[in-house]
Amino acid sequence: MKRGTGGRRPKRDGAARARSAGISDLTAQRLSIYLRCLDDLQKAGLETISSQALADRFHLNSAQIRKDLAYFGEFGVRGVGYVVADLKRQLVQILGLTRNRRVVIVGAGNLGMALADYGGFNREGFSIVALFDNDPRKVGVVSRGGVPVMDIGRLPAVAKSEKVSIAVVAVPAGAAQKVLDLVVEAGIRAVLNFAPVRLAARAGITLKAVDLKIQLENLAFHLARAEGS
Amino acid sequence: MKRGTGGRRPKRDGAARARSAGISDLTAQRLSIYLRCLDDLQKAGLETISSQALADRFHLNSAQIRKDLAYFGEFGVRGVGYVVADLKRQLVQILGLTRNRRVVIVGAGNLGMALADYGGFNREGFSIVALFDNDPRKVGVVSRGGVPVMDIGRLPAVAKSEKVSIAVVAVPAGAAQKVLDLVVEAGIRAVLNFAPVRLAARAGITLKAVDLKIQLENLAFHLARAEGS
DNA sequence: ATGTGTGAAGTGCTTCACAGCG
DNA sequence: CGCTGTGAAGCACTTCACACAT
Repeated sequence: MKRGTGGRRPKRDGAARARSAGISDLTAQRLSIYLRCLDDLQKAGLETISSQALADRFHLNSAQIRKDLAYFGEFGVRGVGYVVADLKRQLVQILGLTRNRRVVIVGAGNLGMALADYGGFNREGFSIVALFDNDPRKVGVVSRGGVPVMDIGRLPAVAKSEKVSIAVVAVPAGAAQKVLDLVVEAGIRAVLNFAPVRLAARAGITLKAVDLKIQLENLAFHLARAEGS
Repeated sequence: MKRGTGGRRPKRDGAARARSAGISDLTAQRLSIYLRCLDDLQKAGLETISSQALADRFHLNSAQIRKDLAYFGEFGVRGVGYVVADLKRQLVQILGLTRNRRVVIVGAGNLGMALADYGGFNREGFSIVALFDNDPRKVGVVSRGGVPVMDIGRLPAVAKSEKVSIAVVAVPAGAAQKVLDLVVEAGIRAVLNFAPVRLAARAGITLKAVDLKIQLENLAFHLARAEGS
C-alpha cells in the first residue's frame, strides 16, 4: 500500500501537509464533502449507495471516492456498495469529529458577529464560546445568538479554561498577523483567517484562509476571459 | 511556448477550466495574491522587486512567480526584477479588474448583511448594488452600509438594469440550488456560494464555493491528526 | 554580476481499467 | 453479475537549474 514514503521536504506552504501519513489536504476536504452527502442520503432514506451512484448524484468522480475511502480501510461491500450509516460513522471517526471543538472568534465587527451566529457553526461538533475585540465599546455586548464579546486581553485565560482549540480571525488586514501571534501564544493550534492578508505561522499550526476578495477577483477574471472570446 | 495543447476533456468539476487558454484556476488565484503583495510594496515605497525578494517577503516561491508572470508576457527586467507600478498595472489588466463589477447578494440574513457591509467588498472594482430576500419583513430595510434589501422577485429586473455580473448566495442550504437557478436565469454568470451544499450549474457559469463548515471540519481533522501522534 | 524566462525534471493528484470478491 | 479496491497510466502543478539578457 506504500503510504509512509512521501514528503521529502516539509513544504512549509499552505495548511501543512497532514502529519504522520500522507493524506493530502484535498483528500481530507473531500471526506468532509462525502460526509455531508451521506447525511443527505440518510435523510432521504437510502441505506446503501455505490460509489457510482454517489458520484452521479453529487457531481463527483466514482474512482476518486473509492480511492479516498480505500485509503483508510475497506468500508465497502463488493457487489453492493457502501452502507450509508456505517460509512458515515467511519468518516466521523477519520475526520476526528467525535469530540466537540471549542471555537473563539477574534474581531467583533460585522463579519465576526455574523459568523458567531451563523447556523452551520454552532452545531455538529463545534461550539463558539466567545468573541474577542479590543474596542471597549464592543466588549460586554452579546451577539444575537448569545455569544459574549470579551476584551482581547482575556483570550489566553479563556482559551485555557474553555479548552479552545480553534480560532477564527475576523479583524482588519493590518491587525491580523498580531492577532494570529496572540492566538498561537494562547495555545490555539488551528486558525481560520478571514483577513485579506497572507499570514505566517510556525510549523505545527494549521492555518487556513478564506479570502473573499481573492474569490471575487477570481470571478472577475473568469468573466473577463469569457467576455473576451 | 505551447499553450493551446491542454485540456482534452473539459473536466466539469469546480470552477470551469479557464476558457480559451490553459490558465489554471490556481494560477489566476496567485495572480490576485501577487497583486495584493505589490500593493503592499508600493505603499512601502519600493519601486522594483525581484521574484526572489517577493517570494521571501510573502512566503511564496520565486520560480513559480516568474512562471506565472511569464505566461502572460515578459514583464521583468533581467538583472533588476520587476517595476512594481508597471507589474501592478499589468496584473490589473490580466485579471480584468479595469472595469467595475456590480454585485448582488441573495439572502439578507446575518451573513448576507455582514457581507454587504464588509470592507473588502465595496471597494476596488466591486460595488454591491442590492441584497435580495423572500422574507417580506426584511424587504425594504437597508444595511448599515446603505445597501437596500429587495424582494427576490425583482432580481431579474435589477440584474438587467444595473448590469449585475456577480451574485453572492448567502441563503440556507435547502434554498441554495433554487436561488442559483434564479440567478443564472437572470443572466448572471459568476456566483460565489456560501451555502453548505454542492451546487450544480450548466457550463459557462463560474461557480465558486466558500464552505465554512468544511473549512472548520478540516481544521478539526488536522487537530485530530496532530493529537494522535 | 544579477535576476529573468524557460526547458526539463520532479512531485503529486486524478482517472483508467480490471482483477477479484461477494 | 455488480461493485469494490488498486496497480498503472495519465495529467497537472511545482521546482530546478541554467542560458541569456541587461
